Amino acid sequence: MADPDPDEPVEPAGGSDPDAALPADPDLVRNALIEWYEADHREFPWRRTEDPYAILVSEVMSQQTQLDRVVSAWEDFLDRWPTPADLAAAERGDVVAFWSDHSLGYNNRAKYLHEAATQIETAYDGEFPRTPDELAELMGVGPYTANAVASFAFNNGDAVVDTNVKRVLYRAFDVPDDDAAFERVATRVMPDEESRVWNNAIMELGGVACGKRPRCDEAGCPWREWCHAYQTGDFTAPDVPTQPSFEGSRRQFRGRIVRLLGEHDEMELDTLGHRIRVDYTPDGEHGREWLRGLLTDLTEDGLVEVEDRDGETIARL
DNA sequence: GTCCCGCATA
DNA sequence: TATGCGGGAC
Repeated sequence: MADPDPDEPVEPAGGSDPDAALPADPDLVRNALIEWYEADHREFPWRRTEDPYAILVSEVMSQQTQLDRVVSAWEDFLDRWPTPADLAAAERGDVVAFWSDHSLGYNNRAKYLHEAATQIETAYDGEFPRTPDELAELMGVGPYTANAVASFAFNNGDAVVDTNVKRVLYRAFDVPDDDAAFERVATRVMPDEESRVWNNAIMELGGVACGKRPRCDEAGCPWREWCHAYQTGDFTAPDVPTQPSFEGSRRQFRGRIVRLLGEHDEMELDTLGHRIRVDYTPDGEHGREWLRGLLTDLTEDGLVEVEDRDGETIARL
C-alpha cells in the first residue's frame, strides 16, 4: 500500500489506534450517513418531539421491547400522564398496572420511570436535566438512555453506544468486541454538536440496514464503500449474551402475578397461586412457599404490596 | 429456539 | 464482574 486509495480505510497517522480501521476522511463517512438518514427513515412519533419527558418515556419503553409495540403504549402513557408532575403524582401501582397491561416487559422499568419523575419534581425542582451526567442521576437512566435523551431532546449528547451501534462499528470498522473500544470509536466518528441527527442516524442504520440480517444493498447502506464486512463478506456480529428461556421461568410467573394484580385490585395468596399456574398446590413444590418467595422479591422490587389480614395473605399492586 | 434502541444491584 | 428482569415476534 505505497499509494493508498483515499477511500480505503487506513490506520490513523502514527497507528495510535489499534482498535479499528477508521476511514482516512471521517467527514466523508459522517456526511454519507447523515444524508442517507435525512433522505429517508422510519417515522416514529417520538422523533417529532423535543420534549425530554416524552423522549425519556420512549427510550425506557424501547430498551428491551420492539419499537412497533411501543408506539401505541407511548401515546397512551403520555395521554394519561402528560408531564413529569402528572407521573410523579400517580400511584405507583397504577403505573405498574399500565406497564403490564401494555405488555411492555420488565415491570421494574415502570417503577424507575415513576421514581425518575419524582426526582425531577424534587431534586431538580421540575426542571428537566439537560446533560448526560445529570440525566444519568435519574433512576433507570444509564449511559445509553442519558445520551439518547440529551441528544434527541437537547442535541447535547455524546455518542450513543447500544447493541445496534456496536454491531455497526464491529462490522464497518472491524472494531474489536470490547466496550471500551466501541466507546472510543463511537465518540471519534460522531461529528461535534450533531448528536441529535447522528445518534438517530447510526441507530437507524443498525436497525434498518445493518441488523442481524444485513440488507446493505436493499437499504442502500451509505457505508458500503468503507465497510470491512461488505468487503470481506463476513457479517459476523458481536456476541450478545443469550437469555435463558422464558417459558417456565421465574420471570414468566412474576409477570403473571403483576398482570393479575393489575386486573383484580387485590388477591388472596392461594387464589393467586391457582391463577398463575394450573399445577399450584398450596403444600406442594410450587405452593405457598414458592409463591411467597416470588411475592417477597416483587415487594422488595417495589412492585407489589403484601399484607396479612385475618390469617390470610393478601397481595396488591 | 432466537432476537430485541439497558439498567440496578450485589 | 455477574445476574435478574417480560413478553411478543420471528
